[in-house]
Amino acid sequence: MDEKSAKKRKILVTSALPYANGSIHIGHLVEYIQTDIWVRFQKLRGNECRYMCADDTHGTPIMISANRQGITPEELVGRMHAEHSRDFSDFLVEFDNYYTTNSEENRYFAELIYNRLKDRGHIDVREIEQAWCPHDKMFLPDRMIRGTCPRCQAADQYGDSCEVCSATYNPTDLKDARCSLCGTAPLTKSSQHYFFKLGDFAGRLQEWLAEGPVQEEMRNKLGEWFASGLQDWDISRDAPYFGFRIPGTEDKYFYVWLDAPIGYMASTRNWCERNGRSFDEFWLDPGSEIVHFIGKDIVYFHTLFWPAMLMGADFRPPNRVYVHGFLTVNGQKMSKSRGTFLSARQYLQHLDPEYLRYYYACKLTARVEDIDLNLSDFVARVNADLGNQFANLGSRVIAFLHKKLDGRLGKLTGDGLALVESLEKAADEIAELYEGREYSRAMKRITALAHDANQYVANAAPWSAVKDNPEEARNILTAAVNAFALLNVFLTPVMPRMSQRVEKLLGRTALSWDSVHERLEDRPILPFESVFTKAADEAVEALLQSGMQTAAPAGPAAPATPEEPPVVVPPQSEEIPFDQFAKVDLRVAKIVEAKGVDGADKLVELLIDLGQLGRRTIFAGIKKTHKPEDLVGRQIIVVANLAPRKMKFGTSHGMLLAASSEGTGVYLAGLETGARPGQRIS
RNA sequence: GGUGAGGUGGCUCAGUCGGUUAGAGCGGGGGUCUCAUAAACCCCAGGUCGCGGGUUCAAUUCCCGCCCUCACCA
Repeated sequence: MDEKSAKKRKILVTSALPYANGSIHIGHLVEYIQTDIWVRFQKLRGNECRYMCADDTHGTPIMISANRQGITPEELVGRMHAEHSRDFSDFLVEFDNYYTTNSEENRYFAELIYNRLKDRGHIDVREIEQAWCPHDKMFLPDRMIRGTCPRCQAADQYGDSCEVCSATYNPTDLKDARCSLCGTAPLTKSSQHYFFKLGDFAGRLQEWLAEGPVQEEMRNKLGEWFASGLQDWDISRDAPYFGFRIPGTEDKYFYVWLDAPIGYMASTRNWCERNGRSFDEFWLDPGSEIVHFIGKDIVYFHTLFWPAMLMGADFRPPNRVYVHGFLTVNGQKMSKSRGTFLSARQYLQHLDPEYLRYYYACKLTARVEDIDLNLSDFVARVNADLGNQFANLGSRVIAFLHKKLDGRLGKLTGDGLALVESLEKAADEIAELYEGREYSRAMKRITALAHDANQYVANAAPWSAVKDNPEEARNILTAAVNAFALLNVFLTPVMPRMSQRVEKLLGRTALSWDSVHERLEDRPILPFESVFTKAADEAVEALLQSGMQTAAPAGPAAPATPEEPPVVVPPQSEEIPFDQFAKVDLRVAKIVEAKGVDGADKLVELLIDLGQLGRRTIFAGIKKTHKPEDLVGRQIIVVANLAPRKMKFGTSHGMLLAASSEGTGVYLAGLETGARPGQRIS
């Protein structure tokens, strides 16, 4: 029946290597779950598919983070490796190998590739000037320099771009730049750097891209880059640096992004050695496929640098680079203050990993689109589809079969046979959807089929038939059980654990996609046991609560979170006598009305109640962080005796108190409950 | 700022290569049934398809402008 699929494909699959400086969070999981589903699907189909990944372990942030914790970088990456491995495995992400870039295999390939590129003249050496911190005795990456934006004068911006006006510039352009570690003003120092001449590969890259390794949407993006010309890539960093020393140098190291993707090869090599397999059959043999799954933030590296490096070093470029979007939670970027910046571990403490696998599957398409995790939709969707439609189908028919008909299946006939045939027929279509990463459509199709099965049971009404024709009832239930079994095969890549439970009930073990051709007739099946427990709203609530707690200042031992650079705060202001402070009349106020000011990005107009002082209007620059409707009813602290200030949109009679600094949110100052509007604060 | 993607009923999303009453799931309302994880099945709910122009016999679907959201800018 499936002549053409008789030939097994050999596929090497990777997900991007997570950086060993932070925990896996639910945003990361989009990629690993997307990839894992695809890999499981390929394996189910009988293809040889190997899923390789590793921790990305090098670079300045790792070095600094280890320093701060008083341990060596090796210790740090060792710990993270253990943590990441556990997180992935608990989410049922099943790598064939989860390795590390801080390995001899990786050093070997990094040097091999570099040497080949160098021998062929693709490496250039030039002097460049860079910021250097005399206190920390090191060159500072752009992100570790802060200062005033040369374009808009915003204070405390990164060395490469301004978050206020989005200008991009060189760190040397920053005004009053300083080291974000120690605050010292950096010097400019020159140093030799090694460059990969990406432009040498422009032609070959274009040819490669013409073969269609990336999604349609990425085409324009790449076209843009080609149009503006491919620039040399700085692949070296000066000591001190945690990474691999560049062969032939004393104090130059490979930039972390050079050896990170090489980690795909290192992981493969390590796996091959442990399993008696040949590395070349995956990385050289044109009969095999190399497929990378990545996020849209690292497209440049994977569609230009990486294939060019491979081409230049006699390896073949990847066959496919599948790009996905980012995760939002409740429609917004994950946020610590909203409690939606959730780690994999936090999630696992409250909810089943398969819920998230299913929900992501419901949202994922082949396109480069952000997907939204809407927590209330999440519970509804998971419970309705998996619990009410699928698991309950098994429960109702198998329980019935045991209660009235000795748990024995009969034959497929009539409408029941037609139902089963329609599911069998859908198998190819669903397989294509998985293959094409259209999981969302696949899930929709599967749910529709589950509905068909339930509808069939309702119409056939075995509970009526059983009264005067038990064999007819048995046949009806047989069709329903077969439908249940088929649906279970379809769901296996997404729900591997649940799927196993179902297979056990059905008395099957070695599941494959071809199981869709197995019909279950004239045989006993085991009594029903629950295969799926519904998600509880309370668990989601508790998860969000735990997210909120993470947002609050953690204990003293907590290391700074890597994604969030330390907040830079201004130094303490000059001392003032008490009477000067006493002049500031701080009051409790209650927000009565709040509306965004049209025409202003940041302003919200507030009508506040100051008790006996009456009501007045103030403007506050908090629109970006606070929805007006969420503000109404809140108690805030305002400076009541501030001179009124005329603004374009009206006059502000006071000012509210809030904490903020560049790059963070805005946090309104509040009071313990019980305070009354108008009360003075001193 | 540049580029790209998106803005469809309460929520999450389909869809329209321009054309009779714009769809699904969840939620909501009503009904049926009783095998089942208070499940299932049936029916209903009427959303200016972001805003303003334009092209056209006809636009939510094409073009232009604007607004908003998100991402990327090595």
